[in-house]
Amino acid sequence: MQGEFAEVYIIDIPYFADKPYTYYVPFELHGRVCAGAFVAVPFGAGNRRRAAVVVSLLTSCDMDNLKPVLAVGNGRLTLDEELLGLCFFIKEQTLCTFGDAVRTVFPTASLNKLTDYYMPAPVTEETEKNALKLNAKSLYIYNFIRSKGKVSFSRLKNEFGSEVAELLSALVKSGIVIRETELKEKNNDRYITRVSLNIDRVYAENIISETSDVPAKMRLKSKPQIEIIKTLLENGELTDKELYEKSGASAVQLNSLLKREIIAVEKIDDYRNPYENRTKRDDIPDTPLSEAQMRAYNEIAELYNTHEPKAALLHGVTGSGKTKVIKALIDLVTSQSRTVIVLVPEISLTPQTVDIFCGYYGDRVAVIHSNLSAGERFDTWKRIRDGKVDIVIGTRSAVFAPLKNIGMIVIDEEQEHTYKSELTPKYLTHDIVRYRCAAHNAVMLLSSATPSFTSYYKAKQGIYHLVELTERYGNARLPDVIITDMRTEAQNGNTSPISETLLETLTKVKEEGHQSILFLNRRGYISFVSCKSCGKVIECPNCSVSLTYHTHRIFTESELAGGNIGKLRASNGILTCHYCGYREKIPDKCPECGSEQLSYFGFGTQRIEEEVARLIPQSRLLRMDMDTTQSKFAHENMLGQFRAGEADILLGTQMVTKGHDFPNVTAVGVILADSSLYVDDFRAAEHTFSMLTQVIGRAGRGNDPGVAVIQTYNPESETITLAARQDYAAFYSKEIKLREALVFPPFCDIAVVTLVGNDEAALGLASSKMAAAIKKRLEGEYRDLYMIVFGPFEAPVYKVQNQFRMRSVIKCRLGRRCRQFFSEILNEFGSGGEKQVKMSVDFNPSSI
DNA sequence: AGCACGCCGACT
DNA sequence: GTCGGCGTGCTC
Repeated sequence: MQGEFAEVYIIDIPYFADKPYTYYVPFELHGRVCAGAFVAVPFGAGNRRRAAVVVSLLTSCDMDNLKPVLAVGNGRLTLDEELLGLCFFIKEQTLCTFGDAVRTVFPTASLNKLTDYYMPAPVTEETEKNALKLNAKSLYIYNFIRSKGKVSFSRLKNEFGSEVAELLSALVKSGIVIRETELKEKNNDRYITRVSLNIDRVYAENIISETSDVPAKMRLKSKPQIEIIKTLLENGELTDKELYEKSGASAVQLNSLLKREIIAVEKIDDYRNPYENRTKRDDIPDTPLSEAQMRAYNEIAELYNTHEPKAALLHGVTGSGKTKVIKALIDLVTSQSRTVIVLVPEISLTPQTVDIFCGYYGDRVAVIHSNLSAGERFDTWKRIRDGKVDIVIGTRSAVFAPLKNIGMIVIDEEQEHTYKSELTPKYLTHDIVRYRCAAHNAVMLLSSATPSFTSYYKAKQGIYHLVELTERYGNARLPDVIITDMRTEAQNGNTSPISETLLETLTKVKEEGHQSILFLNRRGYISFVSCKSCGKVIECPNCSVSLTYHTHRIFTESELAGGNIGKLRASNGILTCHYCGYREKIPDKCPECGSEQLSYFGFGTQRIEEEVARLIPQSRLLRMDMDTTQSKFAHENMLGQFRAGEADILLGTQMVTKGHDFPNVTAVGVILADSSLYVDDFRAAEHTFSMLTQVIGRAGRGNDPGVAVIQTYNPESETITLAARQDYAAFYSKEIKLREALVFPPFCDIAVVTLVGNDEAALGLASSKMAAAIKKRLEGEYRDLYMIVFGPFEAPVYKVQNQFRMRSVIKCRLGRRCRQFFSEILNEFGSGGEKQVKMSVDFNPSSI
């Protein structure tokens, strides 16, 4: 067949049906349907309208009886060739549907929406007969639709609940209700209307003056209109709102002048920009690069100047001034009219980085992160697409910024787990960066004090150019590190989670007028509550984890001394689940054996807050964890308070360890270094090393020397002693040998296949089927693939929110064929009718 | 995912 | 006899 045909991928389709479908393009849509366009097509036996993306156009097709493309989006929102290619890449890389990839690359607010509407069918004998047969509920719905004439699905859902969908389908089937689907263009566009005079000044003055020689009919009689012109003469250009306010006129008068072409209006896209208050500042010192920084800069600039795809790893100790090198590179790239993306692990944790770049470059920067509202996100996206900025800074989703002519993409703190998406598609940002740099002939720059082993290994192999910055910049030098043995502490009768050494340090720092940071991995007050007589740990009823005790307030010393601490705690706190948020009161007795003796174990940030208040009552403490930072700018506000010296001690979880630069901080304390060392993950040591290195790096960034106190039950652990010396090279060479011997990444890839379901029996059945499917292929068609399959076993946290989880961990070498293997397993499962059980695959998950 | 086709039990 | 249960299979 000849003509115009479109290959499309349907959005919102299960994985196994996610393939290109061909439609013919009706004549009236020729020229408007192009690759990357959003279209509506009839799909399936019921010919329901579905949203789809065109991936290519064909001029001939050997299939007949094709269905037509029904409608096409407005063309302002299409995927360009690069992003279209990127969607295919993401699908192949993460085994998601094409639609999932499109949603990730595109801000969802801009996606065209299909809305179902329901209306009564014309009344005939047939429909009347069918209407008589309706049950009460259906009749009620039918009458509701008749009374409204046309009702959207969401309206009906609000009115009757989600089970309305089934009833509606039945109504449509019997022919008494008609369903219509409309392709809605989301129009979140906001405009600023700028008004200016369309005639010269002299003429305008003549019009409004009563004594001029302008012919009477040209003279204005309307007072408000005269006011408009006067106001414009005084102010030049104004927005419509300003004009209304200053002149007292209204839209009618403005339109009247517009019709007579006395004034002109111009509509400009208005971009909501939550960072607009951070305009360019001149007070940021722009000191020249040090010699070492200059060397690093030159090495990377040389790569950039090849104008070929390149990758570099900038490995610099904490405080070596990596940001300055990056800034200089941004200047280089943007001076050649090319653009830059800077990725950071989490915006709220790195307000300083954002501040620095916004300060230097002002409105040339767009900031993207997950806290933006859909509207803000879309506006920022449009600002970028329209070429209003040449620098984008943001969290991992910013990697999809629709910039043209990208010259460099930076991944700051590249080892952070936030660069691996936990949601579908489960991509690793590095892979996306690699793809985009290849498409743009750009440089991929990874930056870290403690690179991930995967990246450092690649650098050592020569796949990435390794650039090292080995000295701290300026006056900053590494703090003295004291490792405290908590075992001897306990032997000496100190049962407090704060050692003598740490206490002395905190007290001394406070006396000197400096500040401290305390780091602890666990929020809450107490890790778990258990029964003294039967040992039962109180667990979440929905998840297989223990509940954490959170207190509503910190207890005073006299209260604690006053006897029944258990009662005090029970009446002032609550048990919560860190997985699903479940909350319950502390039971008076053990739910298992009825004993009234309950013990409290472990400690969290709240408990430390109480301890500090007891031990150093005169110090002001700021606790920063998930519980105290839920509001939008809470992080920034707390960090600002601390910087302003409104507190002596900043206590918190992960979030206090990130790249903040507090010149007045001279001491840091790690409450328990072991807590992340013995978790069930092959990267436990790597993460602990990285975390300790970062925390230690927080101290002594100003002119005063710093000290770091690390509390541990394993003072001889090499991970801890090497982190204390900030000796990444030694740690890497020790640990990489272990990885090689045990075959762990970077010497293999890890795929985790997870099955989730709420019916335990069905889940068990499904997992043995999965095991069989894997085995069958590895012994047959995929004999050439070398894999080591573990499981399926129950997941470490078997139950989350009443859903059970089984999984298989598979060591493999990811390549095209290996991905094909997993794709087939996924297909077989999706189509195999295991109703209750869902399967997903995650390649190299951030934690296992 | 939806939707149709198709093959078995409990009703007029 | 037929209405309707949901198992199986396809969607350009």
